[in-house]
Amino acid sequence: MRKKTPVLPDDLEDTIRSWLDALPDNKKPTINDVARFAQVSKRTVSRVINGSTLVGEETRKQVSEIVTILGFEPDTQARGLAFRHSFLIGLIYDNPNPQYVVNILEGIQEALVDNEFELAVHRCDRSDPNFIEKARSFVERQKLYGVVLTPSASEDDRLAAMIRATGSEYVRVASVALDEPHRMIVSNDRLGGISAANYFAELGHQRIAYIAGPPTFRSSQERLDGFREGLAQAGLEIRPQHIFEGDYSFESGVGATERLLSLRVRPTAVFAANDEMAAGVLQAVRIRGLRVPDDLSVIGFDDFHIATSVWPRLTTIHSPTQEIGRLAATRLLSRRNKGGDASQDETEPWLVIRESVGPPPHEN
Amino acid sequence: MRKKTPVLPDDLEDTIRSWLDALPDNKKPTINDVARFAQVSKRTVSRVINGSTLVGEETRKQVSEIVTILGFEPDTQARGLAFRHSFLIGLIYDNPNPQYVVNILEGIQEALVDNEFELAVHRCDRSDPNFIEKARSFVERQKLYGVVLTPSASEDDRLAAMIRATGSEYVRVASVALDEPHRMIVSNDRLGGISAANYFAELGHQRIAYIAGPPTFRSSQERLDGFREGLAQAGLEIRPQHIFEGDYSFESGVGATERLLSLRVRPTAVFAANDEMAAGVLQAVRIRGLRVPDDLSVIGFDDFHIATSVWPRLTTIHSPTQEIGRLAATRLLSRRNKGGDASQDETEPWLVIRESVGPPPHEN
DNA sequence: CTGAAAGCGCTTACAG
DNA sequence: CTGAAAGCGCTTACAG
Repeated sequence: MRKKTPVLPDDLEDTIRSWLDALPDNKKPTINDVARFAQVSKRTVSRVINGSTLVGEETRKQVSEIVTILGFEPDTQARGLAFRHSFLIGLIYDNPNPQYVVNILEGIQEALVDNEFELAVHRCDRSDPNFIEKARSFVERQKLYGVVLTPSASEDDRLAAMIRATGSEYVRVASVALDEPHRMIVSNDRLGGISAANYFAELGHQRIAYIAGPPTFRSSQERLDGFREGLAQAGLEIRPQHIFEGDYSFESGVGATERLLSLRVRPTAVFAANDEMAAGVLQAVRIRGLRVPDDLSVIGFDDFHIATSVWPRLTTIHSPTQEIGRLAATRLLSRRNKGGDASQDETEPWLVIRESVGPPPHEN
Repeated sequence: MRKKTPVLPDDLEDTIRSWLDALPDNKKPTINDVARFAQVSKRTVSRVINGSTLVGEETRKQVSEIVTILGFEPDTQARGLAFRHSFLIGLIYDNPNPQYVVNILEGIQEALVDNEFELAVHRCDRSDPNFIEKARSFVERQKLYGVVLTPSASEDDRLAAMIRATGSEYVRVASVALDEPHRMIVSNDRLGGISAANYFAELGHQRIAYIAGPPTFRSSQERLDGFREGLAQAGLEIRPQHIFEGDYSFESGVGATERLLSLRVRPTAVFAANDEMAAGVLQAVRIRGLRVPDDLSVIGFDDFHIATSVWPRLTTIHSPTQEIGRLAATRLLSRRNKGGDASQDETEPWLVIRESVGPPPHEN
């Protein structure tokens, strides 16, 4: 057992503490104070702050102890100025679904715990002719270390190009690879479409409809493609007149379903590209005096809160949104240490069975 | 008509442009470049950037023109270092409702358009023993210019005290005044409770129930107090056994309603402290084989998206959440120019009549 | 109305 | 393994 030698003489600690007490409220200890008390140069203090390996073990201990006593926290602004970037991760979003946004927000914050980074947010509007300029101003003025882009903003190549030009890192969240692998978190929505198709097919459905999201969201197309692929595996296909246009809103789900129910030969099952629209399906069916799943089976996508607060509860495809946010931020930050590895993160959605799907009704 | 004298000689502009072209991609013009081309000191350039009045009209024009040609944008980090605060407004939140959070987010961003500020967010958890420390780290490391607090975090006096100690500005959003007037945006939820009571009373309801939110949210108490006050105006009162505990979640609305419906003498109307729980009421009533509003009338609170995506659509109290966010950020920023005026911003919720309320059923 | 100089609190080639 | 000095890009008492 080695004897632990006290790193600091007691009276030094006392000196520091009384110096601290005398410090005005609006002042905080700086790197210079640490250097002075530790009797090293600020260069060395900087080294231990930044975890440089080129510091003697004894020196590091000494400095660390002073840092602790002083409660020293390096000034983020000053570091940012010297490093030429801030300690901020940005989120640029335009998804109108609050739960999506909040899930992403929380996933990112999860990844930011215990490091010096914080999260700044910027909502953009792709229909605004100046949205790129506004986003650029967000990224550039705050000198963001990195930014995560979510759909549909993430699908805009000009946006991505603009960020690259600023020199900030970025990661795009999307349902398909749109960029270099290390810049992508892809949510394999196609797989979700396949699962939905398989489930309908297993139960014996033949006439099956799809309610699409807005064409500006790539996810809607991916979900449809997967759905078709799954149906094909069972020798089924979806007829053109059974594809309805929606825009991911509840109301558009209602509207599409009204058209669907007016068909002479009605589909027995419908896959809605998100839960909001699936909830709209439920409502439209009820208004028509019909029932889910007896008259029409429905599968949604997302598995957000709404899926369990409607009746019957939605069978749906669960997508791990918060996890996606966490992965995106983690990847951004990981580029600090290792140089960007080439792998691409991918998440897979899965089927959650609840009460909105049953076997097709008997033909009369 | 005065002849407009060109402020800059043509060849100067050419010189600047070719200098710009020669600038490496990772470099941007600084205040020094502006000063050099404008042939003034950087002190003067700083003055025009910050809108000081102590600058000659001609000088200002000259400098502004150079700024435009160069596309000069002052470095936020550097200004922050000199000003001792960043150009960031922080949001500290813990409200679990995504729509609430997103509405506040967007209200704040509305207020931040066309100024140099951006929004940073921090979710906190009051049940975490270190939540104050974590929030302090957020505020202090980023040297936030100001922070807005939303319920229930806003109701925590220790949190507010901590922020005051850091020297950052803050504004609290709450349903009642908890701090100096200039630090409050109060949403007068009590008024909403009164409106709900009046509406029930008008239609002739007598046995009326309340489903409360969590006791940690002051709003739940305010809504109940207002509700009681409104009932009293009509000579009515709410019986103790007709007050049900909820926690603002859909599930708790279901649970409370199950208890409510099991009563031998059932209330004919219920005021749920938010829309989520009101949607839960709807579901529980339906499961029981009863109907809204025929068997039970229900009023919610918030008027979030869910209010119109359930059936029947909810009669509810609309609270202008986004506006509240905008007011909070505007107030924070307004303290830059004028010294804090003493007034207190207050918003008033209002009744939105839809289909979930009817006259009480006839007694048998 | 305008400016030279110091300061905000860090990091970094370079030298040793 | 360690340091003196310059630099990041701004603002600000003070003087004139």
